[in-house]
Amino acid sequence: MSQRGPYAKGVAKREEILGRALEIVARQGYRGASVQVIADAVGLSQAGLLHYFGSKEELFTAILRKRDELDHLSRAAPSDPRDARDAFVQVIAHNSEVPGLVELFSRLAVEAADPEHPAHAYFLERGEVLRETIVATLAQLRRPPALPPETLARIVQAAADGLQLQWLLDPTVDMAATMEALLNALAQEGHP
Amino acid sequence: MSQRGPYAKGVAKREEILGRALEIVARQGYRGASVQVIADAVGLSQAGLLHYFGSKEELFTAILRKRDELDHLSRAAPSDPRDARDAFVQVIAHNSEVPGLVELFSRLAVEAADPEHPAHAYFLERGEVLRETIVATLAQLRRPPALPPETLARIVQAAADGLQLQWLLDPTVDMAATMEALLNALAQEGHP
DNA sequence: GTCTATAGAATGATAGAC
DNA sequence: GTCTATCATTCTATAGAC
Repeated sequence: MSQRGPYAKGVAKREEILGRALEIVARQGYRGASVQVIADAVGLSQAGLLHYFGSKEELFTAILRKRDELDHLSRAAPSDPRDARDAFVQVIAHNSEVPGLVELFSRLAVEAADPEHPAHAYFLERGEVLRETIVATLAQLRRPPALPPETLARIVQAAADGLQLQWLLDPTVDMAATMEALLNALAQEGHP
Repeated sequence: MSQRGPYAKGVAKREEILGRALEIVARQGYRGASVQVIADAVGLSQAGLLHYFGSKEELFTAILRKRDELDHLSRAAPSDPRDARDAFVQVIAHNSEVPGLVELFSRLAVEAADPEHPAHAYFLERGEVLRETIVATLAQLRRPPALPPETLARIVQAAADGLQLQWLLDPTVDMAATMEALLNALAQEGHP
């Protein structure tokens, strides 16, 4: 399980730090999440923490990548369309438990508009993978689509991101239920 | 046209400032839009500008309100559903011309999650009005809805906000065309 | 690898003169 | 109402010792 070669220990420690940082951000929120705060939480000095990540922006980008990994978002989606839908909805439902991560994600999504931002590539890649998964899932439904699959995928992604903004503003919004309703409607599309 | 009573001049000047600030933010972007930068652009000192708005957060909230006003978003939507749809799509199309405002909107949407933030009420109200308009428009279609109108309205709003994030990240994304496709699909819902 | 200390900068807000 | 000047924070990044 342990990695070989140079940096093996460094990599392991880095992962350990990320795991803890993830929990902190999830609970305490990104609000004013300075490098100092994260450093305290993981038991390092500010400089000690930056030693592993180089900059604040890279640190928070790494946190988002780690989150995707833990959410199994890097795995292939289930082959059955209903299972894929359920998995997607469950990830969204779980997001309700980690407001700080939703806030971090949404905030970086805006800041990463700058091509120079370390998270720029992350968001581009993540969006592409997500939409490809959605397109593949829709293809398995073999239903006459009212819209091009790529367009539908973009809309589903947009709905997921937009629901997060609504939920951050008003936590009574049920992101998962709303998304499930949308996906069910899409699956029945053209079959009233 | 001119207002009477106390503050009349102050209000007018405030509006004038907002109009210019709006143009600046629209073009130059919100990136690093400090109070100082806006102040320079409108021909005031930093302190002079804050005299009218009290704080940075209130200034930027006022800019968003002014934008809605200029976009006629405070007006009632056209009674014909197709006209309402077209008006909505046109606002979105226009947004492509003002990236800085889209960035400002998206950024404040996250920060306003905090109930103490001056823009919190703005986003709550704006969302409610928008969704009510969508619900009212959908009702005029008199079609059997696959989803509760409130849910659909939430999804349309979410899609609009989410598409902005995608577009900020990748300006080749066509927000207006995607939204139009969604709205057309909704209008045909249950009528393949 | 980790810490202490500090540089260095940016910015929002306020006091007070005019 | 507007400006100048200044305060007061906050935070990232780096240098250098251990």
